[in-house]
Amino acid sequence: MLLAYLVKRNMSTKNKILDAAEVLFSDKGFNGTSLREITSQAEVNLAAVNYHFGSKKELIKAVMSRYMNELSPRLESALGALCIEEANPSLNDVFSAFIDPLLHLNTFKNNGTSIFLQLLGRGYTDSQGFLRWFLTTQYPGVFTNFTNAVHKAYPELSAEEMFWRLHFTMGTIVFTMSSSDALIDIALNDFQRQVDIAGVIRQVIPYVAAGVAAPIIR
Amino acid sequence: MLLAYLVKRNMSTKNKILDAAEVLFSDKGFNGTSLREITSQAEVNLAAVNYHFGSKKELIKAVMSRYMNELSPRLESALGALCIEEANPSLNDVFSAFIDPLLHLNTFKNNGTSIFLQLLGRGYTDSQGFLRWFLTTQYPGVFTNFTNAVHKAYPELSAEEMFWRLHFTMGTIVFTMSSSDALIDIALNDFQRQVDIAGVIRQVIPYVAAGVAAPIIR
DNA sequence: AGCTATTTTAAACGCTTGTTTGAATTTTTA
DNA sequence: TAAAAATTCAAACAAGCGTTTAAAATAGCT
Repeated sequence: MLLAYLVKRNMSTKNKILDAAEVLFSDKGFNGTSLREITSQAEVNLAAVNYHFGSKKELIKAVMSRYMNELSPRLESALGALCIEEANPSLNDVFSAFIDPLLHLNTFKNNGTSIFLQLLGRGYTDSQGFLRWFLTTQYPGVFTNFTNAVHKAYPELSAEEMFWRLHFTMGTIVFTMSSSDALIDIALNDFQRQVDIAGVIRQVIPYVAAGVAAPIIR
Repeated sequence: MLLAYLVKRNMSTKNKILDAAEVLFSDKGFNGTSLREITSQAEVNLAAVNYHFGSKKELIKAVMSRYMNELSPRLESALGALCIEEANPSLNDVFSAFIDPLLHLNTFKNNGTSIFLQLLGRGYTDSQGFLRWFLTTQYPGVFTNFTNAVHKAYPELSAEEMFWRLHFTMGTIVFTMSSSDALIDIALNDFQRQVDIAGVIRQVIPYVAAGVAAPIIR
């Protein structure tokens, strides 16, 4: 009873902070965004961040958790379903399993897909990898389901080679998304092509699928 | 005469700063490294950076230029030679043309290849893309030679698709290298495999070549 | 040697950062 | 409605930042 009220009461200010923070973080990085920018954008008092979240680091975790809690069950079940339904899933199938869960973030929040993927990119380069630790320890199910699916699609790939190629893939996605705004601009100016984040995802999937599927050279 | 002396005299302190800066920058990013860290690591006075380089931003440019001036002529000639010698270069050939110029940075400086690629990665995510602008405007020859070589290897690829795939490739490389230390650690612990930066490069080339060579879906 | 130009140095500048404080205010409980 | 709890607020904190200054030290030139 008390707890429910607590949560309800805090929601407004807390969410105003989270909403402002995620946009600024995705745009300028975690180190590059100050609490003063966040709180003035959110139209709340500066001290509210430390009151509600304890510290800037905890705020970062909270921003990521809000997305991961929405994404990870959908992603786990999509990858799990793929392994059950398809006897021989292709790598394109595996990577395509990411599309719906990722795009669902757009209904959960405006521009949610783009913001989340950009945050992911920031987290890998900013703040010396503490976010990578946070994600892999807090959401291990996503990673095991994913590697299982890839193994089923390409059994010849050794664990070591898979390790490398999945990290290359992570890099492709994360980097692409962290600079996706710039890329979308260029595509519009140089090729008169209007692309959104879903378009970028559709472009990148054949690329990473082919990369992971590359023949093994010994 | 005077100028020669000027250059000689300044070399020691200037290079001490550059040497310390590039390591710290590659490790903790440009925003994440303070001038005080750099100057105390270099064992020079704090004011020396502003005296010799003018500002932190100019120091970043100088750090990158030192590598680009070493790399870009070798890279341009390697890619140029490939287009002349080979009638039908493969994408593997094109990307392999990067290996020697990149590894040459190791003879030019200890760990030079790794440091440079990590700096490149930092430059793309830190500092809101000013380094991307700097590189593409200051060293345009590298980019045109590269796209020419890719076009020769895969003529069916439209300019727009090439644009996307080359940016994916840039992302793969840059991200991989900016987290290469962590990856090399994991490879050692999980697979008892000793990998160096050359090993990572050899791993990533089949991946990006296959990615760029992926069939076009319409 | 003496004069000039260059470099080094310690100290301070103004500014921004994340965080803390304690009082004022609002909301919840009884 | 009155007491209690939770939240907001303005103000200040100490620490770190890039940069500037002006004097001290060093080096180059005639």
